[in-house]
Parts: sequence; structure tokens; C-alpha cells
Amino acid sequence: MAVTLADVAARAGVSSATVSRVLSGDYPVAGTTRSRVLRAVAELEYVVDGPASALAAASSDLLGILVNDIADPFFGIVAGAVQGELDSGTDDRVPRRLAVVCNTGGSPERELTYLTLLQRQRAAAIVLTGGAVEDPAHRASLAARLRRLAAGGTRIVLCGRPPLDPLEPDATAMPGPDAEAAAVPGPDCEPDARPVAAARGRSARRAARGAVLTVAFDNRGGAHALTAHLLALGHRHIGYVAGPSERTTTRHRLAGHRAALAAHGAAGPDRAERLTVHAGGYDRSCGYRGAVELLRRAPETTAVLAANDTVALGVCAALRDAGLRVPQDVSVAGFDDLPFSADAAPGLTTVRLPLQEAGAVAGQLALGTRPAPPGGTTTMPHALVVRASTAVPRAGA
Amino acid sequence: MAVTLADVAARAGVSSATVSRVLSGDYPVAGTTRSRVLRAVAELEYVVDGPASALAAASSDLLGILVNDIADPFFGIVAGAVQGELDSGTDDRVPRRLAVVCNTGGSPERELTYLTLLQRQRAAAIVLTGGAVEDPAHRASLAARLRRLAAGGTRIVLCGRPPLDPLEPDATAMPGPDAEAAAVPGPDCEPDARPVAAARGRSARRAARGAVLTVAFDNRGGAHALTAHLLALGHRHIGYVAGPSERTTTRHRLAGHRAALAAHGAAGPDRAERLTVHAGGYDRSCGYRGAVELLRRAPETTAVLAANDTVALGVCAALRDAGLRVPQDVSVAGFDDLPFSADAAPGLTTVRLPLQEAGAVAGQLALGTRPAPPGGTTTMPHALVVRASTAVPRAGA
DNA sequence: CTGTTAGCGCCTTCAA
DNA sequence: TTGAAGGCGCTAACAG
Repeated sequence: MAVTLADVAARAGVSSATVSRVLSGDYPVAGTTRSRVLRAVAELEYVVDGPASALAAASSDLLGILVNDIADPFFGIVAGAVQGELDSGTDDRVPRRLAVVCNTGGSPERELTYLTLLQRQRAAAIVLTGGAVEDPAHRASLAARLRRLAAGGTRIVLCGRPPLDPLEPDATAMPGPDAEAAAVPGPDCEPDARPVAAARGRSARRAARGAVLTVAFDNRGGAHALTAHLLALGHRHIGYVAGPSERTTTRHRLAGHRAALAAHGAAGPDRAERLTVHAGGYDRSCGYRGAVELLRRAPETTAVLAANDTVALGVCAALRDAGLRVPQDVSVAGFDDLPFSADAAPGLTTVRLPLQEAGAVAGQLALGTRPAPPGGTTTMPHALVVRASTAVPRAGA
Repeated sequence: MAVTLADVAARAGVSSATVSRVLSGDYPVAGTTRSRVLRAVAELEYVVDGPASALAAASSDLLGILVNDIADPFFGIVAGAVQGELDSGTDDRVPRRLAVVCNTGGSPERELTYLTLLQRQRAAAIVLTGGAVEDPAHRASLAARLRRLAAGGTRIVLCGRPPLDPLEPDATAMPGPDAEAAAVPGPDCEPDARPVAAARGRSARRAARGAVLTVAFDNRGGAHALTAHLLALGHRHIGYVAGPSERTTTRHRLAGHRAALAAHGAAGPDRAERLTVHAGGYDRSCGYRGAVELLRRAPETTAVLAANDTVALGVCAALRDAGLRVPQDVSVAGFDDLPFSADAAPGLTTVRLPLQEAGAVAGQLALGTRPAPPGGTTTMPHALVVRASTAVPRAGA
């Protein structure tokens, strides 16, 4: 049906192997032959058959990107940056690799499902972005799955979620470097993760092969900085509209928040608990509902931290609808610094995460363009961005 | 390296053909055999080799989605909806198809490039979303390319851009139905497109095969409604911060705007021209710069229409920075009704486009789940959403 | 530098 | 209902 290598070969008067070599580029071919082949290719409008080529070469040029919500700019920015790396490396007009963006909707099952689909396509690399679901069963099966894929040669990169748990000593028969790579805790590891001292130091070079690499955000540190900012302004009744409770992102940000409160000698755990509302998701309506609930529970609240910028907008809307002004009556802060945050009215105080950069790094790691970092984990810096949505609490408070 | 069909067959004590049949499902196999095979599959953690299967079956389960900017929620929402259709149809836990989201960045070359990549992967269908570039050369080569793909059996769906131009009578040797399908003008066709009367009526059923289908937005109508709304409020100096000039979306929205002005006997073409600023893109900063330029050219402006909601936010920011209040001093309206628009302060008056629905329809068309519409084009309705960013002009104006 | 020759892993007739 | 066998289009040795 379609035109094949053999057709081109016949037209150019060469063997199909020669055509293949011309097309793949990385093999010496005489100039005249090459141009003759290229002409035939053009005349016949030949397009390589990806599946056949992948089968024969036992490799593919697909890069998978898993996102929790493709409609959320957070993921769009990261995914776009990952994809951008595909086009950069090559000088050719046509990038060789294809990025496959898969929308899991935050569902663990779909995450696993898409992993299967990508494995089926023999994806060269897979980048998992955004917070991970914390359910122990899923956590374990996902980790096992990823390790197996990595061991099979698929490059695996986690972007925006903590590294895989360290392996149990006997969990793998192969003396692979995965264990060490995963064992050095990044900032988003469990606070109580015991550093495996013996594992350090010898893995940096080997980590690139078979290891699960990580590009982490400092969610904990960001939330800490944000809370410290509010405390410094004089706030003592700080509410927190958190994301879904079973997500790593949620827990780490909350932990940073609580740590800052504790360091300040501010609230006891039960009060902090009362001032924390778990929204069901990361969208605007969750923020709205969360704020309503928070005001009901704790009308004395003078500041609200939100799970992210989108949620923060919902919080602002709820406050406005309740007749409260931001920041005169209540301060509000978000997280991520998405593009619209600067344009909200008032401009949103937030923590900027370098999404673009993180995506680019993840992409390079996935392509093998960038050496694996020591320990397997790169941590991106955060920056507190103070805008107009936070101010000193009103006098009466 | 990986476990193959033959391995499973050996384990289950059957032939590889039987395993293949069990896995593909659509073939009679004895119950006991089937369960034995499935057990072997599970024990070996067998995963089908996509490329091999695509090669042998001469078909693939990849669906391509081209977007102009994956970080823009407009595209995220549409792409997410398209992808959602893949998971719905099947009752299985594992959807068979994989969506490939490709980010063109609005570049014609990359659009063509990704088309090649998808063709190479033998994608079953391709959905092109968002406004198209209007450069005649690109337009022609893209159309030719899409028609060829469609003729080759790839389902092609345009979502959010106008249908392909009608074919020249002799442009194709095959008596394919494409010509008719593309010939019935949707609302976003050229105003002067001559309806090919003879073509009507006989194509609806056949359009599904080999035709390029379209899901269109009524950009023209939406802009008309928005402008009429401002005119009704009493505005007479209405500025327009348009998108990049060479995009279909830009031109159609602008045309609707101008038509409304003309119908109202409002502005002469030269004045309308002076009040129109072309931003270089669809992002916030373009809106900001566009508004600054507009204020410079026409300080008497009392209302500004923006290319879309994101641009509108930039416009609002520029106005605020210029000491102007929205809507007291200047009214602002956007387009699309993205989620954040409701939360802007003031809430943005805009035109709601059913992005989710359009994406779903496009997905169904691409999967063949939904019959092709008569004429090949489905037009989605728009709705004017009036919020707080538009009001009557200030008294002095 | 170029041609020849085997497969890659699976699907799909064709027989049994 | 199941098995055997050929080939999908390409790449990667291995010769020449």
C-alpha cells in the first residue's frame, strides 16, 4: 500500500540497505549515491515505517510523558519543556523523537495503564511528572514497575515527585546501581528516611544506566518560606487549603508549613489541624469550597495558604464573595507562580518553581543528553515571590 | 531480551498463534486454553510488542494530537477531552489506544514535521487543534499533505480551525469524496467562499472515509456578539488587541468584530484599523504591550476586546498600570472563557467556547465512534458570558 | 563504499 | 478449535 524501502531502492538503482544507510545518516555513503537516493525518496514521498524500523532495530524513538492533568498549565509548561528538548539536540529539520503526552487524571490505575501502553510501544524513556499518589500498595507496584522498566533499558525520570523509596537490601538479585541512586534522600524524601551511608559516592557514573532519576522541587522549603513570610508580617491565624490528602506534593508542602509554624513556636498540632482544610483537587472550585469551609471553622483566620495558584484563585473568589478584601482583611498566597498569578488582582504572592527548567532537565536526563546527577536526584531551587495579595493583618485581628 | 509471544506459548503449552488469538480477543478459543494462556501471560508479565504488532497487522493504535501551545489551557482542555475519548469506549481496564500530543509552538514547519513523525508511526488518526497559519504556501502544502494522509486511511480531524479549502476540480485523480466534504463552508470559511452547489447532499455517508473532518468554533459569531454587547452598553471607541495577524482565529474574530461595527454604522474602516493592534502572540505579555500601544494611539478608547482571555488579562494589567480602572474607565472583554477568567478581578466578560465538548467530538470523529456530520463540518455554539469587566462607558467619554 | 542475508515479534491465511 | 508457516518493512552483521 505505502511506498517501501525496496521501492526507493529500485528507483535509485541501489540496494535497500543503502537506502536505509542514507536515511539513518550515520554511515559512509558516496555522495552521488546519496543524492540519487534522496531524490528517489523525494519523488516517491517515501516515509520510513516507524514500527518496522523499531522492530528491526529493537529500539524506538518515542518518549512518554505522564501528567496528572493536561489542562493544568503546571503540567503543560513542564511537558512543553520536556518536549522542547527533543527538538533542540538535532540540527535536522525533522526531530527524530516523538513525545507522547499521557493524561492520567491523577488516577493510579491510569498511571499504570499508560506505563503498559508505553512499554508496549517500547518507549525509549518515560518522564513521570507531578505529585505521586501515596497509597502504599500503588507506591510499591509503581516502584517495582519502574525499576523493571529501567532495568530493561528504558530511561525513567521522575519530575516533581520524590525519588523512589530505597530498595530493600534483598529486593533485587542484580547488583544494579538503582538502590544507591534512590537511596540518597532529596528534600522531598520522608523526613525520617534513614540515609544509607554506605551507598553514597560510588554511584554517580553508573546511575545513568538502569537507574530511576529524579528532578525534585523543594516543596517543603517553599512552603516553609511562604509561612515564614506570613509569620513575619504578623499573622498568627494562618489557614491552609491543601490539595488531595494522598499526594506527595500535598504532604510535603503541608510539612513545610507546619515546620515553619513549629519553628516559630506558633500553633500546637491540633490547632494547625483545625486550620487545615483538604480540598479534593487542585482546581479553582476546590479552593473556593475549601475557603468557605475554613471560614466556617475558623473565622479568625487572617491569612490563607493555598495548595497552588489555581486553588488560591478559588480562595480569593470565596473571600470576595464573603465580603472580605484581599489582602486588607485576609492575605492569600499560592504556590507554583503560574503565568496568570502575576495578573490576578491583587497579584498573587506565591512560590516560584522553575517548571520550565525542571522540564528541560528532565528531558535531557531522559534523552541521555545530560549526565545523571550524583545520587540520581537533582533538586530545583524555589523562590518566594511577594506580590500584593499578602500584607500585615488588619489591626483588630 | 524481553519476553515474547513464543515464551508465553511455550509456558502455556500452545502455539504462538493461539496466544495471539487469545490476546486479540476477537477469535473463538476454548475456555480452558484461554485461561491457561492468560495465566502464562500474567506469570511472565508479558507485554505485547507494539511495533511488531503494528508491522504485522499494518495498523497502529496511535492517535496524534497537534496543539499550538501545550502550556495554554485552551489546548490542554481540548487535548484532554480528545484523549478522554480513548479511555471511554472500552470496558477493559487498559485502553488500547495511545494519544500522542505534539506541541508545534504555532510553527508551520513543526506542524509538517510532526505530521511526518505521526505518519511514520502509522498513526490511526490525527487531530489538528487551534487556529491555522494562513500563509498560502503552507496552507496549500498542509492541505495536500492532509488529503494524502486521509486518502491513505488516516482519519484527519481539524478542531478549532476552518475546513480545508475546497479542492480544485482536477486536483485529485481519485473520485474521492473529500472534495464535497470540504466544500460546504462552515461559519469560519472565507466570507466569499463560493458554495459549490453541485457538491452538496450526497456525501454525508461517505465522508467518513478518506475525508478531512472539521469541528469548528464560531469565532466570527462570538466576536460579533461581544462587540454588539459593548455597542449596546454605549461604547463608541472600541479597541481591539488581536492575535498574530496570520492566524485564522485572529482573522475570523476580527471579521466578526468589524461586521458588528459596520452593522451598527459605527466606525469607518480606517478608524477601525487605527483601533486594532496586532499582538505578536496569544500570551499575557502580548496583551500588555498591545494595550500600551492602543492607549498611545487612541487614548479615547473606552473598551478593549482582546484576542483571548489570556491576552485580556495582560490588557487589564496594562490598564491598571496606566492608572485606569476596569470597568469604570475602560471595559475589557476576552474570548474562550478559560477557567481562570471567572476568577480574574473583575470577572472577565468573554465568549464561552465549548472546548471540552469540541475535543470530545473531535476525538469521537477520530476514533470513528461518531458518524461524520453532513458536509464534514460540525460547528460548536458559542455563548456570551457577561461578567464585571464590562460596563457602560464613563460619563465624560 | 555497497550488496546479500538473516532475522526482529507478531498476525494471518491455510490446513488439520 | 488449534498448529504451521510465511511475510510485514526494516536494520545489522557479514562479505565483497
